[in-house]
Amino acid sequence: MTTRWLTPEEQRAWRAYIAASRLLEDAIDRQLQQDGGMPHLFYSVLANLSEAPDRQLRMTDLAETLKITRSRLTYVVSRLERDGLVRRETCSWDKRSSLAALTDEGMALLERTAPGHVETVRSTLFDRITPEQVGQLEEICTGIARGLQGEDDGTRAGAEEVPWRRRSSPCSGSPSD
Amino acid sequence: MTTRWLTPEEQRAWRAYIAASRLLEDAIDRQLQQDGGMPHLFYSVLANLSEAPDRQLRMTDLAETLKITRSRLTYVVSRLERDGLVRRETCSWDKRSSLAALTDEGMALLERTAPGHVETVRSTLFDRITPEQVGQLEEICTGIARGLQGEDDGTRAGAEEVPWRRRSSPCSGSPSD
DNA sequence: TAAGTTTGTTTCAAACTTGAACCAAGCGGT
DNA sequence: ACCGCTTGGTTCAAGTTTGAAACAAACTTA
Repeated sequence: MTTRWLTPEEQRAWRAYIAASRLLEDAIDRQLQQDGGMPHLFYSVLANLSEAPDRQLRMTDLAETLKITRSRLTYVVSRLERDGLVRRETCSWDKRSSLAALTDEGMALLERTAPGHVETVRSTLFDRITPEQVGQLEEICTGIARGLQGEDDGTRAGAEEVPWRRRSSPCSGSPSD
Repeated sequence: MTTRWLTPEEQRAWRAYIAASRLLEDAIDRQLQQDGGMPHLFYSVLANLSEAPDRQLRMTDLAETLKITRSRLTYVVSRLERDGLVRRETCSWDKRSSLAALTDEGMALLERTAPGHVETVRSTLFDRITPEQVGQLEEICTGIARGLQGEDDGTRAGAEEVPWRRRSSPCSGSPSD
């Protein structure tokens, strides 16, 4: 088939998206690196752990929700562990798995860092778009994500998982990745 | 001020955005790496050069439009140069600058790679959203980008630049970053 | 015109990411 | 129990990114 090139509108949207995502990640990373001494992804790991039951998650599950490779997560967790923010624990019911658990120190850093991070997300993103656009953004993104995740397996079995009871976020206003 | 945490809607939008952008970049990168042997950013450099007057641009200008650091661009261009896809040229009217110029080989690779890339952008993004959402996405992203670029200087002088005449894209249906 | 400053780019080391290869523990037959 | 397959994680080397420092060519101004 003769390539269906992007229309001018699509082209503009695509380029605007690339630019925005690059600038946004840079801004978030810069702030987090400055005030928390860590890149965005590291913060996300802490944030996700803080909301998990017992503040711990299996490596694979964490990688899955963060949309990153297990290999990448291994690195990040090792790094966080080295700094005492996370602890690895063995999984009792599946000897293959290992759990990443948020330490008190990690939780403390997260709580100390969250306000500045959220403020940045606000000033760079939400202050710039209307409430209506917030909804549009969510719809667009969930649509894209739905189409992309697990496209390798097709049988999207719908998260069944372990029936863990969800706790309320320990960070009154959750740290938001 | 007591942190204004994200509302549930904002939270959902933010997380959906993070997920989507991560998945999208991964998909794009994977395809480009497979079929073109290079990551997305490298492709973008070639694409941008292909549309520039004489298929060449100053490093700084290129970095600016790509929203990346000069240092990062230096690396990318060195890499592309090593593979004969780009050539560095000295700038006649400003001895400090150096120009990155697309070689014929680079242009050929771009033309060979563009269809697959565009197809991927289409199937991962545009096939998943409505025409209306394309417009919404563009508006949202340009808004974010506008707020973010050059926030360091405040005096956004509005691109004055050299009055170069723009050529029409050499790739009939442009390669779209 | 000689400082002193700004602008354009590169360099370098440290940090991060990728993907393929590897190991170990579960699982499903036989 | 044994074999082969899948799943959960890590390792390792090669590739990429970051940020600070170094240079060099303009520009400014006394």
